[in-house]
Amino acid sequence: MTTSAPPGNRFERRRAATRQALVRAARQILAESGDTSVSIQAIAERADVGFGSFYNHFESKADLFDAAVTDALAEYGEAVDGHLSGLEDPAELVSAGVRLSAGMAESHPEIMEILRHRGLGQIHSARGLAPWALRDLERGVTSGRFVVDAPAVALSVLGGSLLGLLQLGCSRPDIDRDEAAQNMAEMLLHMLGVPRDEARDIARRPLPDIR
Amino acid sequence: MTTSAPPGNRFERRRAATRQALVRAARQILAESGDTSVSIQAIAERADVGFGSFYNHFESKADLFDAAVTDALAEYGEAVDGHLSGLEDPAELVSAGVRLSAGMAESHPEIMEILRHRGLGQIHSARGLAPWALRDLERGVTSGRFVVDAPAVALSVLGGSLLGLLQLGCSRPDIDRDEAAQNMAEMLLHMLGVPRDEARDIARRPLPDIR
DNA sequence: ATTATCTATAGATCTATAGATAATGC
DNA sequence: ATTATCTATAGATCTATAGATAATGC
Repeated sequence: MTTSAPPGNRFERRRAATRQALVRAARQILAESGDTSVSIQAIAERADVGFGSFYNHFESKADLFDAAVTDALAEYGEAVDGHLSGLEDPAELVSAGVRLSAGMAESHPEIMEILRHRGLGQIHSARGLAPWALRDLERGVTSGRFVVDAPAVALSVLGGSLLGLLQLGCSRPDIDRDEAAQNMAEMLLHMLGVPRDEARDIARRPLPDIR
Repeated sequence: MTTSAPPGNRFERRRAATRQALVRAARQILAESGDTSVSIQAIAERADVGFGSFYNHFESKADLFDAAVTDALAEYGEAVDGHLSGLEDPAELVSAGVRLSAGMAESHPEIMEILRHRGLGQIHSARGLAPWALRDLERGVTSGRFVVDAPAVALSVLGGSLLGLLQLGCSRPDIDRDEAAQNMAEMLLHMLGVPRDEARDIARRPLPDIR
């Protein structure tokens, strides 16, 4: 998320730091309550930034919160991407993608709470993971691994299911999230055309280690 | 939604009408923008109700919008329920439930926009359709129609997928919604253990006529 | 007599901006 | 000299309530 030495001169770095402080505050708020009716004043205070500075970077609250969602989504993409980079089989990619994302509810709660609140609108967005997921789905189809008529519909199922799983972990704190994620991965793989036994096997394989 | 002669004396009916006007205004706002930062004053104006009356019925904006979501959800439940009442086979119930809901995006846009914005939090709620859906899933399992390890996880997939489909219709207005819904129903039935050919057949059956 | 609605308003809060201050580039 | 941040504030808006008005029950 933060590279150690951002580019630009000291001016640009200070400016970027102020902007980032605002985005980080917005992310916290999105994750904690999802309530964006908080005042700009309160946001600036939380960011420890002068009130007027807000308008140096954003035109409105909605503008800031959009940037915060984009920021969290990018971080999510990088994290998932880093973990999945070794995998080739589309079935393994889908399974690991679902299970890693579920695991991130614990390791990266802020990001996943933001996705739970705002993720639905990103499922089919050209930013975010949609293009990658679509590409993997289509690769699975051409290789014969998957049987899917409409990749966009399958993407709706995968993305929506993941949000449903995040919500399940939130509504029912008692259930075992890893187990639920394995279950879901198995169901989704079977849906995509992987034989049930193989789907179960893949969904229970050890994950690539978490960074 | 509105029975022609609500109970109670004229006082209670007038009171109920005022409350309903506020709820209807809140529903419109939720459906149009989903932005709940609108002022109470603006809500009262839209409801054509005196500003102070708001506080006779609700303690806060959040309180009103919660009531509006509950109201829309109940109406959704009634509509779906009415259409599915003739069906017995759990597989047909799942398929028709998905396809009818997708169709309601056109016939009942306000309700479905509200669900798109607020539905995720209702997937596992004891209000709403969750109990019914869970019961149908479990009936399908005991009758051997479905193969499902964790009904709550399956419910997450069904509910999340439906929201993903609503979102798809919204992000890609060009695609054929009915066809997408048939596709999704087929995929979900297969996931639940229905053989693919049969799943396709069921997902393409004519729906019970829309009221 | 009772109850709900409506109007008016006080006080609080919020937004957007103007002007002063501080930091950096050249 | 330039640029961003910070402080202060004017004006707008919003919330919650108090008191007046209208409708109904008995």
